[in-house]
Amino acid sequence: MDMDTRFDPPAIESRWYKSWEDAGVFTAEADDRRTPYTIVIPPPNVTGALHMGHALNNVIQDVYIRLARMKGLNALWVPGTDHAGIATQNVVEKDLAKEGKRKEDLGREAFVSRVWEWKRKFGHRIVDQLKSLGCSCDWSRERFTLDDGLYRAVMEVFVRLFEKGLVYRDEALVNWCPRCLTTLSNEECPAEEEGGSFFDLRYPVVGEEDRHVTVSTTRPETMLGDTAVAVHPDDERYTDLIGKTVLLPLTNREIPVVADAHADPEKGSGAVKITPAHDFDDFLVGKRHDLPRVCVIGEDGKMTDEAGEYAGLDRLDARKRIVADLTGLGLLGRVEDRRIPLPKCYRCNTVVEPHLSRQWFVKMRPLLEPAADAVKDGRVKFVPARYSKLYLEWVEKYIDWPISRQLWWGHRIPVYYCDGCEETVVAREKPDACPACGGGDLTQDEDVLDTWFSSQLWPFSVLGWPEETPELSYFYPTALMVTARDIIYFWVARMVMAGLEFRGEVPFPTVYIHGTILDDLGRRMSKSLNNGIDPVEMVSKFGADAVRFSLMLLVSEGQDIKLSESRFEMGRNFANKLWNASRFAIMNLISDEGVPEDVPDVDLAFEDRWILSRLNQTVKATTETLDRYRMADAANALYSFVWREFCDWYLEIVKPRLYDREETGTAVKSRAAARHTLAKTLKTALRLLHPMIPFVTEEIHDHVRQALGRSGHFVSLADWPVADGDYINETIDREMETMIAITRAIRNIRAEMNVPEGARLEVRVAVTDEAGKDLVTRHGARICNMAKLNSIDAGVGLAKPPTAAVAVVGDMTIFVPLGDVIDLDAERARLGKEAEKVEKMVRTSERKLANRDFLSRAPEEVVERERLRRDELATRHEAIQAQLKSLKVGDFGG
RNA sequence: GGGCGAUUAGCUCAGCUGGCCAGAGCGCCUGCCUUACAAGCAGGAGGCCGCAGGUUCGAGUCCUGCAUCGCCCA
Repeated sequence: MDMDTRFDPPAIESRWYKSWEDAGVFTAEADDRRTPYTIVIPPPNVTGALHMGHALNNVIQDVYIRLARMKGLNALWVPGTDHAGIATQNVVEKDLAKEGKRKEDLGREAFVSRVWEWKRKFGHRIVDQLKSLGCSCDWSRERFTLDDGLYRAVMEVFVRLFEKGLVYRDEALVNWCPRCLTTLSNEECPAEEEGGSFFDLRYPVVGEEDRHVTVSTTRPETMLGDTAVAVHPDDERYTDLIGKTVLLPLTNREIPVVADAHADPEKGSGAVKITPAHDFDDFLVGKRHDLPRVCVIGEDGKMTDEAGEYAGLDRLDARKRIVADLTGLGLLGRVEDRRIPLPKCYRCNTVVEPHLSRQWFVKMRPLLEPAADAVKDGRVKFVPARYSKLYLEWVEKYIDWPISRQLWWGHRIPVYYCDGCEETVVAREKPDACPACGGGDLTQDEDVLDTWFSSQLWPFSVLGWPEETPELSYFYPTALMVTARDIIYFWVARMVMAGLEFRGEVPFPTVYIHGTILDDLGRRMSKSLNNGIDPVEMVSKFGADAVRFSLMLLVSEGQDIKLSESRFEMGRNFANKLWNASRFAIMNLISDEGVPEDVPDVDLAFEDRWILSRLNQTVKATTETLDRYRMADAANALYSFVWREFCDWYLEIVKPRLYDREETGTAVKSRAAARHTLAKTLKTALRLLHPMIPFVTEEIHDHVRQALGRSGHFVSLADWPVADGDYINETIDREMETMIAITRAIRNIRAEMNVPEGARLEVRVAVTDEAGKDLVTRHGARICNMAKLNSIDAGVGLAKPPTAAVAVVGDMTIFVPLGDVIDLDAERARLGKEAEKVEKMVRTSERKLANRDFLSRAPEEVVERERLRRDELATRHEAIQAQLKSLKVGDFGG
């Protein structure tokens, strides 16, 4: 036995991870005789570094995959990473910038191979970090969204959707990041509120001296691109203006006043400027009225030639100039400070511009309708359930998805334009010649696809689709998707959609949404605040098990988690406690007498039966709570079983039996039963804990195995325990509770009355019947051991010995003789406080029972329970009162 | 503006279909280096369950309103 008094995680973690991998514990093969259980990892970005959100996300997955493995299911966890178009391209562009180069200097092909090179060198960091957490992924099946197989899947999907008419190209407004120079979907540019201004601009009405129309905007620079002013058709203030024109200031353009319901008479002046090329609503108004689209802000965020004298200015500089110039002309009205929601690029935080361009779109309605149904009819369930509402809220908007991205890193759109005849060819592979004119000059579309276009296929593309591989038919659909709520739109909805469209089956029946990890002040962890807690650092400081178990103690039903470093002490302390309890157990299991696999029930001592009863209840509770995705409940049940029951009571009670050296038949049997129970409880607890804390349980399991001189498997491959109802015994549980209560009462007196540590007391208990006497007698030795007594005697109506402190437990009155050391005032205060507390409870209970309505309307069992409670409390109260009285009369000295 | 969530011990949080004395971890106080563990052991203090109504025999739990904080959507 070589176990340190402190559990030292680094010493064992990498060793066990390697053993598991070498033994193929994590790999799974299609096998029709077994039931599959599949999880696909939400692929982290290749450029990413593990943060706490990842840690939580992946630990949850690992708990479920390890649980499934132990339950005997064919468990497969497919790992992998996402090529993360913009993010990865940005990283490599930054590298290039250090060499003073731009990607254009290299050209597309060289740049892309440079990104691949970067990926080969650094793209595995996050994967290695997952290993340090103990994640049991099947690394032989690791995938990357840009690898060959997945590339084929993406091409296949694009072509199929195109052929179905669900992919189309159109000139439209898209969100445009002027820094990344690419299109973004709505989801990729969430709005952040910022301080800004709301400007009133006055446009002179043509042909009417001194008449102006006032319009309002937060982006005055867009006025240069206005092509109309709209008023509501029913707005009488402006009826006469409809059809007339206003002069657009700072330009020489006259623009019409049009009637459109988009103008809200309630808001501002009721008239709105219309800028079809720079505003989503205005784009639609422009379409209705066939207005020209004047583009005044370019791709780079600078004003275009259309902006006249403002051309070349950055959009924000132009704004300042325009405001100043309008002021000079007396055409600027009120300026109001206001909070303005600004959409920002989720990759670089630059303010995104609506930008007019030709883009590829996916027509979403036909695809999303089945995806909505799947959630409505319960084929896909969210945990917590409320998230299905959030999902449907987005899905049922049916907004078409702009999928082209103006990047070089990604799946290049499989569309080819014939230079000869302008034919557009959509094909899985580049055609040799134009099918229309036979010409050989085909140019592929420059753009790549949104990264999410490939991630939506992840649950089946990683299994080999579009090939009908054995893996695909066996492991799909997956069993569980674990993710964060901000990814519900981006990804979950699209996976459901793609799964239904291309596999005819939902990709998973359950989506577990966990909360967000926040700092101790409740703020999101971010680089700019520098308030992040690095999971890798925590693992090296506290151990992977500590990090995992702490997280499991903290995850409650989708609530956000406020985290600070000190939280990991919970897990560390628990792992250490388990370690030391096991150390103790193992020391005592090593014996020439051996540890019997089984012992006759009659040989089991009371405490053996009790811990086995509690053990089996814990098996049940752990299994049930995990099955309901209540990890914190499971972690708590295990924590209190191991620490509060097994360590605090069982181990302490069983010590004398283990230490006993007697050779009589009973002593030998008793030791055997103790060792048996100890080993069985420990081994079962290790299994229950293994999915949450794999390393320390594997290490201890190994020591146990050696101590027992048995060969065997990993605990990772052990069977998940099944509760044996025969061991669950509520009578024993209750009796143990009484025994504990008596012990605690005595300990309490010892502490409160300052009884010296070494003093061995002789306790007497007045009981009301033979059953009580019997109970105290049977547990006498245990109580003496646990409360450090010389003896404990019980008798019906036993009189109080002189100079004794008193405690009342149920209907028993416990006398702890203290001799001269007794402090009468302290004893009076102690009992008085107790009496007061009990009296209050008696009164509450009596008030209830005095209520006729309660008696007639509450269920009989509730009333009965209340009566019992009242009687118990009353007895206790009387007993305490009696003792208190005797103290006051002063007959204490006896 | 709409939706969702939160508000329980000094802190962080459990408390599920209303009914045993409202719990845990940390922190705090007292005493212990007791041969598994001081990352520990034993004992203890600490709660108008955000506020106001309502339903009910009975509300931390259900309903309504309000307040504060957070997230999402527009």
